[in-house]
Amino acid sequence: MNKPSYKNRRITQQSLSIKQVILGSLKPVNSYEIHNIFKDKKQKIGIATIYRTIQRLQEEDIIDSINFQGETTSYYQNKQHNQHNHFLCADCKQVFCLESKPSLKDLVPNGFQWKPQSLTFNGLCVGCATT
Amino acid sequence: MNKPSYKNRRITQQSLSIKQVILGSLKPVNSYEIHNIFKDKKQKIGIATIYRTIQRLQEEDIIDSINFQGETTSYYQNKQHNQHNHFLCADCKQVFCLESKPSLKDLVPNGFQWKPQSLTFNGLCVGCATT
DNA sequence: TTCTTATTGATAATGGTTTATCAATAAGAA
DNA sequence: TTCTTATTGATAAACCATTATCAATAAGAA
Repeated sequence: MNKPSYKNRRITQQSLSIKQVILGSLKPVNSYEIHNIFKDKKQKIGIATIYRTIQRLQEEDIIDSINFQGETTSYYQNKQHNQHNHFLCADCKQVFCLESKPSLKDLVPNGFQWKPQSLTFNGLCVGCATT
Repeated sequence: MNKPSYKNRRITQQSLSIKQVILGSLKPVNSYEIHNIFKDKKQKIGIATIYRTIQRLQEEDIIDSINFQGETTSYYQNKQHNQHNHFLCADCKQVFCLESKPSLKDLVPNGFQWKPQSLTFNGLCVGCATT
């Protein structure tokens, strides 16, 4: 992939929109979902541009990626000083970013070294649990 | 994929060996790893047979699958009444099956319904943490 | 406003996992 | 032991996410 120097980077409507979508999403989104969001908005952004922008945002540590069971790679805002966990609903498959920061450190067995990182819970979300 | 009736299923050396490998493994294994294990044993089993057997074992609820970050699908024994968590080493990428069953139920936010299932911790395993 | 060149979009190509095909083999019932 | 047919192995093909290509476009410096 051709990669121009960081200095001469240009801010475009497309890359701005893609960045907004990822940072504004309540849950991690994958390339396919991002692509569809713009289709719905009748705003045409090529899939290649989405991948290029994702790569940029990752290089700049603005977004991070995560893989959920059976799903393709999703992207979300990299809040370095705001580590958070996820909740994957087994029903609607939605992923929620959790605000609480439970201390899971003590749950790791002796000898294993805990490394703070995101964690995925599985279950039913509020919407699905009450219906 | 051609699927003969369940009744007339035949037990073969290959499917038996593959089943043993998955059930006997300390960690979830993927198709590539299973294939390599037989290569090392100088026992030739085609990759297609491995996929066919995996599908069978899944249909029979003998094994379950899991996806780890950036890795391809892995398979492990489905111990329905012996739920356990996993520990993914950030260094050697090995996955360990944890024996302890910490009560994570209370860590799930209000409104969300906890559904006991496997959980993946991230960090450094015993081997990597001490070197 | 002009002009250089980074970025875009369409799409072909790539790469890796999984599945289909089919002749040869072998499980296991009779 | 014979015989039907499920299973195998080799490999071609399908599939799908991601990347490369390249002419056209547009950001933004001068």
